Amino acid sequence: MINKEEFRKKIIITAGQIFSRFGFKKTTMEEVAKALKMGKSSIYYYFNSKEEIFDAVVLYEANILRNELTTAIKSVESPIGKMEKYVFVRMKSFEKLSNYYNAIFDKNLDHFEFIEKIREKYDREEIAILRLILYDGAKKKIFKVKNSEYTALAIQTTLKGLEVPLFWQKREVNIDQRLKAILDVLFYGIVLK
Amino acid sequence: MINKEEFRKKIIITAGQIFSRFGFKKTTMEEVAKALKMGKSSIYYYFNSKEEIFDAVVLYEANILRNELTTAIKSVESPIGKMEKYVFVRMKSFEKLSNYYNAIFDKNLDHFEFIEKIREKYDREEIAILRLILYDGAKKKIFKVKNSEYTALAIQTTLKGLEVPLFWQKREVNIDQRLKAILDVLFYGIVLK
DNA sequence: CGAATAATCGACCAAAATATTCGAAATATT
DNA sequence: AATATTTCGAATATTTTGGTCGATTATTCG
Repeated sequence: MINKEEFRKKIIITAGQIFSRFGFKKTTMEEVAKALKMGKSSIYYYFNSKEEIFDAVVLYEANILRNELTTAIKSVESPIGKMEKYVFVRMKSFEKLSNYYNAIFDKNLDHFEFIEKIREKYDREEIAILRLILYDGAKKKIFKVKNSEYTALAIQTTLKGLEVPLFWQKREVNIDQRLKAILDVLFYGIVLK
Repeated sequence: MINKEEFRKKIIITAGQIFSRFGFKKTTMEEVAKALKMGKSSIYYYFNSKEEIFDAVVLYEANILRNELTTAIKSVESPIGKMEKYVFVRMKSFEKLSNYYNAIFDKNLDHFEFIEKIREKYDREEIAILRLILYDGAKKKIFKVKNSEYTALAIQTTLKGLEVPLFWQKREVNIDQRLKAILDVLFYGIVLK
């Protein structure tokens, strides 16, 4: 391998794949090591603990999500399209992210600790993006928004609230469809005329 | 609940869902119990061990597979169609079955012990079905088969051999496509004219 | 070369997780 | 109300697993 930092990244990616499949608790260092074709103890040369790897993975994935989001909203022109894309990509990615924590059956605690971990860093960013979409939409007379800041915050709160019932409840239900329905409601209340 | 046997079935189904997601080792009795909304120790009133549940699940799923297979080949007329359907359904189901064992990263042992467990019971049956398809195809002058018994055995051996590279290796590759390709080769060598 | 440095590893351990047992408490059945 | 069935929490026995450590092997560099 080239250098230490490069190899850390490799660990992050490999561990990320396993985390996303089995969650934090069910993923063992042994597995990660085997997937990397190296001894378990060698990993500790790059990271101090399992949790440290997990944190790095979350950070890494969150950055990817950020990119996906920004390119997603650039890919469409209309404010409605932008908002739709944004919500979809966000929710889809969050679904994946949420998998990292195997709280699916363990409906007691921790969920929020985990969510907050990702969120802390990106809450402000998310509001900024939403605000931009809203502001742009209002300027183009497509949205009716009095105060883009507050509306952005409101939408973000809604999206946050949606995460729990959307991913931590019945997983069989078609999420796409449900999101679409929710978006319809949102627009019906937001779109001009 | 109605009776003991009924409840055993409920346990089998619920446990099966969790096994299929996380494999034998990663599935805990605690999880199964929680999913059943009952105390962990209560499960031992119905089954003597985790492994006993697993065995029951495998048996149960194998029976479902058997049904799927027989109805699948009934749903088409042509021998080629039958054979195609059969191979697809078989491989698809096996993919699911294979998930029960989380040997995906643990590439050392046990795989075959597990596979054999299902197989023992259904090897003969599989050959019988394949033989019927082949025999019928030969009679209709679609297949060229000298000895349906041996050809059936050969195909079965091939399918067995396929399982390992198909599911225990790169999981990203499109299995449908690969199967299709393999079937093409099979037919090209088997179909008359 | 050879010594310093970086990286890997297997054996080991303590702590945590987990399967299983057991007796007692509920609950249903007679 | 006596008996049989079912559930459960706490306790136990066993396994798993995150993490450590010293030794060993590769790599760098003078």
